[in-house]
Amino acid sequence: MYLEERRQEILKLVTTHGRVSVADLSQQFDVSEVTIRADLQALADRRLVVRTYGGAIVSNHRLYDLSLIQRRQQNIPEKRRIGAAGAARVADGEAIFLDSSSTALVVAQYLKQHRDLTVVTNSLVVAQEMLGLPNVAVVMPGGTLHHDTVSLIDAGGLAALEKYHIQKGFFGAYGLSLTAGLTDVSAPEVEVKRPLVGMCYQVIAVLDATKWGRIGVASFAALADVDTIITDGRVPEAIASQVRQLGVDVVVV
Amino acid sequence: MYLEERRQEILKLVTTHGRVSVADLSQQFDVSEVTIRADLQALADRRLVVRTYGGAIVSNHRLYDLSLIQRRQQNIPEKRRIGAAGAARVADGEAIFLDSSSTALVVAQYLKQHRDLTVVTNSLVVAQEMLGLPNVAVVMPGGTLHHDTVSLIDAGGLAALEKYHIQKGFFGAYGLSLTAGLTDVSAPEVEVKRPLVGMCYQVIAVLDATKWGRIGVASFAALADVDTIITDGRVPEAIASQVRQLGVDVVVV
DNA sequence: GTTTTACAATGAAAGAAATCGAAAGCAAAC
DNA sequence: GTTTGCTTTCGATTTCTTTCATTGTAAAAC
Repeated sequence: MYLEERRQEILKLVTTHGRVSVADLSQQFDVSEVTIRADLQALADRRLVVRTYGGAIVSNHRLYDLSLIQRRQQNIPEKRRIGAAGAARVADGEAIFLDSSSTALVVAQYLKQHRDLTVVTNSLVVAQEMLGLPNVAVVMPGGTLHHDTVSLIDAGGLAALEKYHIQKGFFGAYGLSLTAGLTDVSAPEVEVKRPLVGMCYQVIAVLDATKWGRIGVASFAALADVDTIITDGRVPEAIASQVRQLGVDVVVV
Repeated sequence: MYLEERRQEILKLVTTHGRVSVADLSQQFDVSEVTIRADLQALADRRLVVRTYGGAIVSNHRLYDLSLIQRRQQNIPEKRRIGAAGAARVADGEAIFLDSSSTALVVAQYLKQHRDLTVVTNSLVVAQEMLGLPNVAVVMPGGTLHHDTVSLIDAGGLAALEKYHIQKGFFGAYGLSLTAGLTDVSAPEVEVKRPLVGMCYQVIAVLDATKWGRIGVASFAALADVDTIITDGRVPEAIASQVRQLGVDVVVV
């Protein structure tokens, strides 16, 4: 019996039986426990099973993934202040856009008190965050799921959003610079953001101070397109005033 | 029982029962209270429960996907068999559609070993389930988020799916009857499913035996449109053969 | 409002089982 | 004959769990 065959068999046992033990498998396949452990490790690396101490169980559980996605965005205090300030600028009844950045997600988390909102987003995490709220309509463009950002890209469906009057759009970014404007590291993500910048009456960039001066791989908005930048106090006043001279409202929280 | 299993069980108890006590859990799982405290601490660290003096209560953080998790637990053995049988009919490289039913979600869970799939779905839960899999492309139509089913409806974005050749579509339903065909209880959900039935080369209905003979508020497919029905053994043979005479392949697992 | 009192939580230590790392064995392929 | 990939052996280490003594806590009794 070849290694791959054995691993397929083990996988089948785990999914049918729900759980397996290293000792049992070792006996059953007549190999050492060390070998079984390597097999389970390999299967666990591919997320096909969940390794436990002494065996493995089926990897049905979304609990881990879910908490991971949310934990990925460390709610550092700066981000929370930026998010709160962003949400404070949203009025009841408005339609807004939130992108798939972690900062926009924080804005979403501060929208719980609002009423009759329409939230346009390409982020599955934002959409899920709005799930509990009864008076919030969530609109998503169609597209292909981008695994890294858990968002829809490549969207032919953007045209369907034309009918909405989106008052404010909240955009995170990888970097902000005088010459390149707002930039991101994911090219397809930019393809979604760029047209949306044009569709929002007000473009609000939400980014912490570490993003200033950085340039990503592709631009999705020039600073002239940006109405407001919400950022935290660690941004150098010199650069901030330069940006202000371009007509951008720089809000420091 | 492994540590991870015990913690998953505890989490399930907390979410279903609302509250748990260290003493009860200690008895129930036959481990010391110190161990239970460590479990609750671990779950609380992940924000999955809220620790209290003497026990733990549900975390409102996770309230929204509770309904889904619970719906998924019903009919588990039957649904698992149906899901496995459905997934077995999918070949590597195919494009398939999965709707927002809990049975289609089970199909999704059994697709982990497939390669190079394209999964079209309007269900956020299905999309999220496919997140970990590197060689699966997930395509979603645009639309408005329906809170009950956690899916996108009202989709003007369906036209964008025309370019895909969807080999097989897996549809759950509220009911199946000779006269009304496949029916659902949510009218807007039906608006999405009906055109998709036309877009799939093969229509596969996945429903457990309790659905037979029931009629929902709106039809999305006549039995003539259905190629295959995967169901479980509790369906009366008399009705099954009637359906078979309409040219539908009724698979009992 | 203070004091009991019963229970809960914590820390340290210890034992059993499982895991890991490194070196070595063993077979098939070149 | 050497290389390559898989497997095993064998200490050393880690993980999980329990026990027990100590500290902390909530609420009833005064």
